[in-house]
Amino acid sequence: MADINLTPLRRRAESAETPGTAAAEPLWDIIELLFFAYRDFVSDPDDALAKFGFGRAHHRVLHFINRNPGMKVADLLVILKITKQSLGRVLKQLVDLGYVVQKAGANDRRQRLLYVTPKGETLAMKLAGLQTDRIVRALAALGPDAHEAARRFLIAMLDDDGRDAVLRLIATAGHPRRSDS
Amino acid sequence: MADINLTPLRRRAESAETPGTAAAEPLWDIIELLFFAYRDFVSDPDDALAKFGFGRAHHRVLHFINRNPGMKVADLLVILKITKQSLGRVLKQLVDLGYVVQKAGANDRRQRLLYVTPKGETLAMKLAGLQTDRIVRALAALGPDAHEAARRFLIAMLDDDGRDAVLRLIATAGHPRRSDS
DNA sequence: GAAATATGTCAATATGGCTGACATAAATCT
DNA sequence: AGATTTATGTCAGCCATATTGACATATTTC
Repeated sequence: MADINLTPLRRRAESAETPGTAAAEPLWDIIELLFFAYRDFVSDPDDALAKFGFGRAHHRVLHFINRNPGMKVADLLVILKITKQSLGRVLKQLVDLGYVVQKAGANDRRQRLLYVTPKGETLAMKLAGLQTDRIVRALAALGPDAHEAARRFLIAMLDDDGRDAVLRLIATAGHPRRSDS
Repeated sequence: MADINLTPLRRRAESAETPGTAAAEPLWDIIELLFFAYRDFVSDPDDALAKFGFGRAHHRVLHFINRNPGMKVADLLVILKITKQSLGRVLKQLVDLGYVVQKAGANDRRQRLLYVTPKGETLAMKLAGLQTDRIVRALAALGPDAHEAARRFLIAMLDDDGRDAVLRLIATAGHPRRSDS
Protein backbone atom coordinates (compact mmCIF):
# COMPACT_ATOMS: atom_id res chain seq x y z
CA MET A 1 0.00 0.00 0.00
CA ALA A 2 2.60 2.52 1.04
CA ASP A 3 4.61 2.29 -2.16
CA ILE A 4 1.54 2.95 -4.26
CA ASN A 5 1.75 6.41 -2.79
CA LEU A 6 4.99 7.35 -4.42
CA THR A 7 5.45 5.44 -7.63
CA PRO A 8 2.46 6.87 -9.48
CA LEU A 9 3.45 10.30 -8.27
CA ARG A 10 6.63 10.26 -10.37
CA ARG A 11 4.81 8.89 -13.35
CA ARG A 12 2.33 11.73 -13.17
CA ALA A 13 5.01 14.33 -12.76
CA GLU A 14 6.73 13.12 -15.90
CA SER A 15 3.63 12.92 -18.02
CA ALA A 16 2.69 16.41 -16.93
CA GLU A 17 5.87 17.68 -18.44
CA THR A 18 5.56 15.66 -21.65
CA PRO A 19 5.63 18.21 -24.43
CA GLY A 20 2.97 18.19 -27.08
CA THR A 21 0.44 16.60 -24.79
CA ALA A 22 -2.62 18.81 -24.79
CA ALA A 23 -3.95 17.78 -21.41
CA ALA A 24 -1.81 16.42 -18.62
CA GLU A 25 -2.81 13.28 -16.79
CA PRO A 26 -5.14 14.49 -14.04
CA LEU A 27 -3.29 15.27 -10.83
CA TRP A 28 -5.74 13.31 -8.71
CA ASP A 29 -3.70 13.62 -5.56
CA ILE A 30 -3.68 17.42 -5.43
CA ILE A 31 -7.28 17.66 -6.62
CA GLU A 32 -8.54 15.40 -3.88
CA LEU A 33 -6.19 16.62 -1.19
CA LEU A 34 -7.37 20.17 -1.78
CA PHE A 35 -10.95 19.01 -1.32
CA PHE A 36 -10.31 17.12 1.90
CA ALA A 37 -7.78 19.55 3.35
CA TYR A 38 -10.02 22.54 2.77
CA ARG A 39 -12.98 20.75 4.26
CA ASP A 40 -11.04 19.90 7.39
CA PHE A 41 -9.61 23.40 7.49
CA VAL A 42 -13.01 25.07 7.66
CA SER A 43 -14.53 22.45 9.95
CA ASP A 44 -12.91 23.86 13.09
CA PRO A 45 -14.44 27.34 12.76
CA ASP A 46 -17.69 25.83 11.52
CA ASP A 47 -18.05 23.82 14.70
CA ALA A 48 -17.23 26.79 16.89
CA LEU A 49 -19.62 29.08 15.02
CA ALA A 50 -22.48 26.63 15.28
CA LYS A 51 -22.55 27.30 19.03
CA PHE A 52 -23.23 30.96 18.31
CA GLY A 53 -25.89 30.23 15.73
CA PHE A 54 -23.53 31.52 13.09
CA GLY A 55 -22.40 29.93 9.84
CA ARG A 56 -19.54 30.10 7.45
CA ALA A 57 -20.90 33.28 5.91
CA HIS A 58 -20.67 35.08 9.24
CA HIS A 59 -17.11 33.87 9.62
CA ARG A 60 -16.00 35.30 6.31
CA VAL A 61 -17.63 38.65 6.97
CA LEU A 62 -16.26 38.92 10.49
CA HIS A 63 -12.82 37.80 9.36
CA PHE A 64 -12.36 40.43 6.71
CA ILE A 65 -13.79 43.24 8.79
CA ASN A 66 -11.45 42.28 11.60
CA ARG A 67 -8.53 42.25 9.21
CA ASN A 68 -9.52 45.46 7.45
CA PRO A 69 -11.05 47.79 10.01
CA GLY A 70 -12.85 50.70 8.44
CA MET A 71 -13.42 48.96 5.13
CA LYS A 72 -16.37 49.97 3.01
CA VAL A 73 -19.35 47.70 2.40
CA ALA A 74 -18.57 47.83 -1.30
CA ASP A 75 -15.02 46.60 -0.69
CA LEU A 76 -16.31 43.66 1.28
CA LEU A 77 -18.67 42.75 -1.54
CA VAL A 78 -15.77 42.72 -3.99
CA ILE A 79 -13.62 40.56 -1.74
CA LEU A 80 -16.34 38.05 -0.95
CA LYS A 81 -17.79 38.10 -4.46
CA ILE A 82 -21.35 38.03 -3.18
CA THR A 83 -24.29 40.37 -3.64
CA LYS A 84 -25.26 43.08 -1.20
CA GLN A 85 -28.48 41.19 -0.48
CA SER A 86 -26.53 38.13 0.62
CA LEU A 87 -24.20 40.22 2.70
CA GLY A 88 -27.10 42.19 4.14
CA ARG A 89 -28.69 39.43 6.12
CA VAL A 90 -25.44 38.18 7.60
CA LEU A 91 -24.07 41.63 8.32
CA LYS A 92 -27.29 42.71 9.97
CA GLN A 93 -27.08 39.80 12.37
CA LEU A 94 -23.47 40.58 13.23
CA VAL A 95 -24.40 44.20 13.87
CA ASP A 96 -27.55 43.41 15.85
CA LEU A 97 -25.67 40.99 18.05
CA GLY A 98 -22.87 43.45 18.67
CA TYR A 99 -19.98 41.89 16.78
CA VAL A 100 -19.69 44.62 14.18
CA VAL A 101 -20.40 48.35 14.10
CA GLN A 102 -20.90 50.66 11.19
CA LYS A 103 -19.77 54.26 11.19
CA ALA A 104 -20.49 56.86 8.58
CA GLY A 105 -17.39 57.81 6.61
CA ALA A 106 -15.76 61.09 7.60
CA ASN A 107 -15.23 62.21 4.02
CA ASP A 108 -18.20 60.54 2.42
CA ARG A 109 -21.07 60.15 4.81
CA ARG A 110 -22.92 57.74 2.52
CA GLN A 111 -20.37 55.11 3.34
CA ARG A 112 -20.89 52.78 6.28
CA LEU A 113 -17.38 51.88 7.34
CA LEU A 114 -17.16 48.54 9.07
CA TYR A 115 -15.41 47.78 12.33
CA VAL A 116 -15.41 44.83 14.68
CA THR A 117 -16.32 45.50 18.30
CA PRO A 118 -14.12 44.06 21.05
CA LYS A 119 -16.63 41.20 21.19
CA GLY A 120 -16.28 40.73 17.45
CA GLU A 121 -12.52 40.84 17.60
CA THR A 122 -12.47 38.22 20.30
CA LEU A 123 -14.53 35.87 18.18
CA ALA A 124 -12.58 36.60 15.02
CA MET A 125 -9.30 35.93 16.78
CA LYS A 126 -10.64 32.77 18.33
CA LEU A 127 -11.59 31.45 14.91
CA ALA A 128 -8.28 32.52 13.40
CA GLY A 129 -6.58 30.77 16.30
CA LEU A 130 -8.29 27.50 15.50
CA GLN A 131 -7.16 27.70 11.91
CA THR A 132 -3.68 28.80 12.91
CA ASP A 133 -3.39 25.87 15.28
CA ARG A 134 -4.03 23.50 12.40
CA ILE A 135 -1.57 25.26 10.12
CA VAL A 136 1.12 25.41 12.78
CA ARG A 137 0.60 21.73 13.50
CA ALA A 138 0.92 20.95 9.81
CA LEU A 139 3.99 23.10 9.23
CA ALA A 140 5.67 21.73 12.34
CA ALA A 141 5.46 18.24 10.82
CA LEU A 142 7.31 19.47 7.75
CA GLY A 143 10.61 21.16 7.07
CA PRO A 144 11.51 24.78 7.92
CA ASP A 145 10.76 25.88 4.37
CA ALA A 146 7.24 24.50 4.49
CA HIS A 147 5.57 27.82 5.27
CA GLU A 148 7.20 29.55 2.35
CA ALA A 149 6.53 26.57 0.07
CA ALA A 150 2.85 26.53 1.03
CA ARG A 151 2.62 30.28 0.47
CA ARG A 152 4.17 30.01 -2.96
CA PHE A 153 1.96 27.11 -3.97
CA LEU A 154 -1.23 28.82 -2.89
CA ILE A 155 -0.26 32.07 -4.55
CA ALA A 156 0.51 30.23 -7.77
CA MET A 157 -2.91 28.59 -7.62
CA LEU A 158 -4.69 31.94 -7.69
CA ASP A 159 -6.31 33.34 -10.80
CA ASP A 160 -3.68 35.29 -12.67
CA ASP A 161 -5.88 38.33 -12.96
CA GLY A 162 -6.73 38.47 -9.29
CA ARG A 163 -3.37 37.57 -7.79
CA ASP A 164 -2.11 41.10 -7.27
CA ALA A 165 -5.29 42.21 -5.58
CA VAL A 166 -5.12 39.27 -3.18
CA LEU A 167 -1.47 39.86 -2.38
CA ARG A 168 -2.16 43.53 -1.83
CA LEU A 169 -5.05 42.70 0.45
CA ILE A 170 -2.98 40.30 2.51
CA ALA A 171 -0.09 42.75 2.72
CA THR A 172 -2.18 45.78 3.61
CA ALA A 173 -4.62 44.18 5.98
CA GLY A 174 -4.40 45.02 9.63
CA HIS A 175 -4.14 48.73 8.88
CA PRO A 176 -7.31 50.80 9.02
CA ARG A 177 -8.59 51.78 5.62
CA ARG A 178 -8.67 55.32 4.37
CA SER A 179 -12.28 56.28 4.33
CA ASP A 180 -12.17 57.89 0.89
CA SER A 181 -10.52 55.64 -1.73
CA MET B 1 4.51 48.22 0.27
CA ALA B 2 6.41 45.34 -1.25
CA ASP B 3 8.61 44.74 1.77
CA ILE B 4 5.58 44.34 3.99
CA ASN B 5 5.18 41.04 2.24
CA LEU B 6 8.31 39.46 3.60
CA THR B 7 9.28 41.07 6.85
CA PRO B 8 6.16 40.17 8.83
CA LEU B 9 6.40 36.67 7.42
CA ARG B 10 9.62 36.00 9.27
CA ARG B 11 8.28 37.55 12.39
CA ARG B 12 5.32 35.25 12.28
CA ALA B 13 7.44 32.20 11.65
CA GLU B 14 9.51 32.96 14.71
CA SER B 15 6.65 33.66 17.02
CA ALA B 16 4.97 30.46 15.90
CA GLU B 17 7.94 28.54 17.18
CA THR B 18 8.28 30.50 20.39
CA PRO B 19 7.98 27.95 23.18
CA GLY B 20 5.54 28.56 25.96
CA THR B 21 3.33 30.73 23.80
CA ALA B 22 -0.14 29.30 24.05
CA ALA B 23 -1.48 30.61 20.76
CA ALA B 24 0.70 31.54 17.84
CA GLU B 25 0.21 34.81 16.04
CA PRO B 26 -2.45 34.07 13.43
CA LEU B 27 -0.98 32.97 10.13
CA TRP B 28 -3.10 35.37 8.14
CA ASP B 29 -1.32 34.69 4.89
CA ILE B 30 -2.05 30.97 4.78
CA ILE B 31 -5.55 31.42 6.17
CA GLU B 32 -6.49 33.91 3.48
CA LEU B 33 -4.57 32.27 0.67
CA LEU B 34 -6.40 29.01 1.35
CA PHE B 35 -9.71 30.85 1.06
CA PHE B 36 -8.87 32.60 -2.19
CA ALA B 37 -6.95 29.72 -3.76
CA TYR B 38 -9.71 27.22 -3.04
CA ARG B 39 -12.33 29.57 -4.39
CA ASP B 40 -10.43 30.05 -7.62
CA PHE B 41 -9.72 26.33 -7.78
CA VAL B 42 -13.40 25.38 -7.76
CA SER B 43 -14.49 28.25 -9.96
CA ASP B 44 -13.35 26.58 -13.20
CA PRO B 45 -15.51 23.46 -12.75
CA ASP B 46 -18.33 25.58 -11.36
CA ASP B 47 -18.47 27.64 -14.53
CA ALA B 48 -18.36 24.56 -16.74
CA LEU B 49 -21.05 22.78 -14.72
CA ALA B 50 -23.38 25.75 -14.86
CA LYS B 51 -23.78 25.13 -18.61
CA PHE B 52 -25.11 21.64 -17.84
CA GLY B 53 -27.45 22.85 -15.14
CA PHE B 54 -25.24 21.14 -12.60
CA GLY B 55 -23.66 22.46 -9.43
CA ARG B 56 -20.77 21.73 -7.18
CA ALA B 57 -22.65 18.87 -5.56
CA HIS B 58 -22.95 17.08 -8.90
CA HIS B 59 -19.25 17.56 -9.46
CA ARG B 60 -18.27 15.93 -6.21
CA VAL B 61 -20.54 12.95 -6.76
CA LEU B 62 -19.44 12.45 -10.35
CA HIS B 63 -15.80 12.86 -9.41
CA PHE B 64 -15.73 10.17 -6.77
CA ILE B 65 -17.79 7.71 -8.78
CA ASN B 66 -15.44 8.22 -11.70
CA ARG B 67 -12.47 7.66 -9.46
CA ASN B 68 -13.97 4.67 -7.65
CA PRO B 69 -16.05 2.72 -10.13
CA GLY B 70 -18.29 0.17 -8.46
CA MET B 71 -18.35 1.97 -5.15
CA LYS B 72 -21.35 1.55 -2.85
CA VAL B 73 -23.78 4.35 -2.10
CA ALA B 74 -22.86 4.05 1.56
CA ASP B 75 -19.17 4.55 0.77
CA LEU B 76 -19.95 7.70 -1.14
CA LEU B 77 -21.93 9.05 1.78
CA VAL B 78 -18.97 8.49 4.09
CA ILE B 79 -16.56 10.21 1.72
CA LEU B 80 -18.77 13.22 1.10
CA LYS B 81 -20.03 13.42 4.67
CA ILE B 82 -23.58 14.17 3.59
CA THR B 83 -26.89 12.43 4.17
CA LYS B 84 -28.48 10.02 1.77
CA GLN B 85 -31.30 12.49 1.23
CA SER B 86 -28.86 15.13 0.06
CA LEU B 87 -27.06 12.65 -2.15
CA GLY B 88 -30.34 11.28 -3.44
CA ARG B 89 -31.48 14.37 -5.26
CA VAL B 90 -28.16 14.96 -6.97
CA LEU B 91 -27.52 11.31 -7.76
CA LYS B 92 -30.98 10.88 -9.24
CA GLN B 93 -30.32 13.71 -11.68
CA LEU B 94 -26.98 12.24 -12.71
CA VAL B 95 -28.63 8.86 -13.29
CA ASP B 96 -31.67 10.28 -15.10
CA LEU B 97 -29.46 12.29 -17.41
CA GLY B 98 -27.24 9.34 -18.19
CA TYR B 99 -24.00 10.30 -16.44
CA VAL B 100 -24.11 7.54 -13.85
CA VAL B 101 -25.52 4.02 -13.73
CA GLN B 102 -26.31 1.82 -10.78
CA LYS B 103 -25.91 -1.96 -10.85
CA ALA B 104 -27.01 -4.40 -8.20
CA GLY B 105 -24.05 -5.94 -6.39
CA ALA B 106 -23.13 -9.47 -7.45
CA ASN B 107 -22.66 -10.74 -3.92
CA ASP B 108 -25.15 -8.53 -2.15
CA ARG B 109 -27.99 -7.57 -4.39
CA ARG B 110 -29.23 -4.86 -2.02
CA GLN B 111 -26.26 -2.75 -2.99
CA ARG B 112 -26.49 -0.33 -5.91
CA LEU B 113 -22.93 -0.11 -7.14
CA LEU B 114 -22.13 3.15 -8.86
CA TYR B 115 -20.44 3.58 -12.22
CA VAL B 116 -19.98 6.51 -14.56
CA THR B 117 -21.20 6.05 -18.12
CA PRO B 118 -18.91 7.05 -21.01
CA LYS B 119 -20.80 10.34 -21.02
CA GLY B 120 -20.18 10.70 -17.31
CA GLU B 121 -16.52 9.86 -17.65
CA THR B 122 -16.11 12.46 -20.36
CA LEU B 123 -17.56 15.15 -18.14
CA ALA B 124 -15.62 14.03 -15.08
CA MET B 125 -12.37 14.03 -17.02
CA LYS B 126 -13.13 17.41 -18.50
CA LEU B 127 -13.64 18.88 -15.03
CA ALA B 128 -10.53 17.16 -13.70
CA GLY B 129 -8.67 18.56 -16.70
CA LEU B 130 -9.67 22.11 -15.81
CA GLN B 131 -8.41 21.66 -12.29
CA THR B 132 -5.28 19.91 -13.47
CA ASP B 133 -4.53 22.73 -15.86
CA ARG B 134 -4.54 25.16 -12.97
CA ILE B 135 -2.38 22.94 -10.80
CA VAL B 136 0.11 22.28 -13.60
CA ARG B 137 0.29 25.98 -14.32
CA ALA B 138 0.94 26.68 -10.64
CA LEU B 139 3.56 23.96 -10.23
CA ALA B 140 5.31 24.99 -13.41
CA ALA B 141 5.86 28.43 -11.92
CA LEU B 142 7.59 26.85 -8.93
CA GLY B 143 10.54 24.55 -8.43
CA PRO B 144 10.67 20.85 -9.30
CA ASP B 145 9.89 19.88 -5.70
CA ALA B 146 6.72 21.93 -5.65
CA HIS B 147 4.39 19.02 -6.33
CA GLU B 148 5.80 16.97 -3.48
CA ALA B 149 5.84 20.01 -1.19
CA ALA B 150 2.21 20.79 -1.95
CA ARG B 151 1.26 17.17 -1.37
CA ARG B 152 3.02 17.10 1.97
CA PHE B 153 1.48 20.37 3.08
CA LEU B 154 -2.05 19.33 2.19
CA ILE B 155 -1.65 15.92 3.80
CA ALA B 156 -0.36 17.57 6.97
CA MET B 157 -3.39 19.86 7.00
CA LEU B 158 -5.81 16.92 7.16
CA ASP B 159 -7.50 15.84 10.36
CA ASP B 160 -5.20 13.39 12.10
CA ASP B 161 -7.94 10.84 12.52
CA GLY B 162 -9.00 10.89 8.90
CA ARG B 163 -5.62 11.14 7.23
CA ASP B 164 -5.08 7.41 6.66
CA ALA B 165 -8.52 6.97 5.13
CA VAL B 166 -7.91 9.86 2.73
CA LEU B 167 -4.49 8.54 1.74
CA ARG B 168 -5.90 5.08 1.23
CA LEU B 169 -8.68 6.48 -0.90
CA ILE B 170 -6.29 8.43 -3.07
CA ALA B 171 -3.95 5.49 -3.41
CA THR B 172 -6.62 2.92 -4.21
CA ALA B 173 -8.84 4.98 -6.41
CA GLY B 174 -9.01 4.13 -10.08
CA HIS B 175 -9.43 0.44 -9.31
CA PRO B 176 -12.95 -0.99 -9.32
CA ARG B 177 -14.22 -1.74 -5.85
CA ARG B 178 -14.94 -5.23 -4.62
CA SER B 179 -18.67 -5.51 -4.38
CA ASP B 180 -18.67 -7.15 -0.96
CA SER B 181 -16.39 -5.33 1.53
C1' DG C 1 -31.35 71.16 -9.46
C1' DA C 2 -30.18 66.78 -11.84
C1' DA C 3 -27.56 62.79 -11.94
C1' DA C 4 -24.67 59.51 -10.02
C1' DT C 5 -23.20 56.86 -5.97
C1' DA C 6 -23.32 54.03 -1.53
C1' DT C 7 -26.16 51.53 0.88
C1' DG C 8 -30.39 49.23 2.41
C1' DT C 9 -34.55 46.54 1.72
C1' DC C 10 -38.52 43.78 -0.15
C1' DA C 11 -39.83 39.79 -2.78
C1' DA C 12 -39.19 35.72 -5.18
C1' DT C 13 -36.24 31.86 -6.44
C1' DA C 14 -32.43 28.19 -6.51
C1' DT C 15 -29.08 25.11 -4.44
C1' DG C 16 -27.58 22.07 -1.28
C1' DG C 17 -27.48 20.93 3.12
C1' DC C 18 -30.42 18.91 7.30
C1' DT C 19 -33.97 15.84 10.32
C1' DG C 20 -37.62 12.56 10.77
C1' DA C 21 -40.52 9.07 9.18
C1' DC C 22 -41.51 5.42 6.46
C1' DA C 23 -41.04 1.76 2.50
C1' DT C 24 -38.81 -2.06 0.08
C1' DA C 25 -35.85 -5.67 -0.90
C1' DA C 26 -32.40 -8.67 0.38
C1' DA C 27 -29.28 -10.73 3.67
C1' DT C 28 -28.66 -12.71 8.13
C1' DC C 29 -29.79 -14.57 12.55
C1' DT C 30 -32.29 -17.76 15.58
C1' DA D 1 -39.40 -20.35 8.41
C1' DG D 2 -39.90 -16.24 10.57
C1' DA D 3 -37.84 -12.23 12.79
C1' DT D 4 -34.38 -8.88 12.47
C1' DT D 5 -30.95 -6.18 10.43
C1' DT D 6 -28.98 -3.90 6.48
C1' DA D 7 -28.73 -1.08 2.07
C1' DT D 8 -31.12 1.92 -0.23
C1' DG D 9 -34.85 5.02 -1.64
C1' DT D 10 -38.36 8.49 -0.89
C1' DC D 11 -41.66 11.91 1.01
C1' DA D 12 -42.15 16.10 3.55
C1' DG D 13 -40.55 20.01 5.62
C1' DC D 14 -36.95 23.14 7.26
C1' DC D 15 -32.64 26.01 7.15
C1' DA D 16 -28.57 28.61 5.31
C1' DT D 17 -26.74 30.90 1.69
C1' DA D 18 -26.69 32.36 -2.57
C1' DT D 19 -29.18 34.65 -6.71
C1' DT D 20 -31.99 38.46 -9.64
C1' DG D 21 -34.87 42.46 -9.97
C1' DA D 22 -37.05 46.43 -8.26
C1' DC D 23 -37.21 50.19 -5.49
C1' DA D 24 -35.99 53.63 -1.48
C1' DT D 25 -32.91 56.92 0.89
C1' DA D 26 -29.20 59.75 1.81
C1' DT D 27 -25.38 62.08 0.05
C1' DT D 28 -22.07 63.56 -3.22
C1' DT D 29 -20.92 65.34 -7.62
C1' DC D 30 -21.78 67.50 -11.98
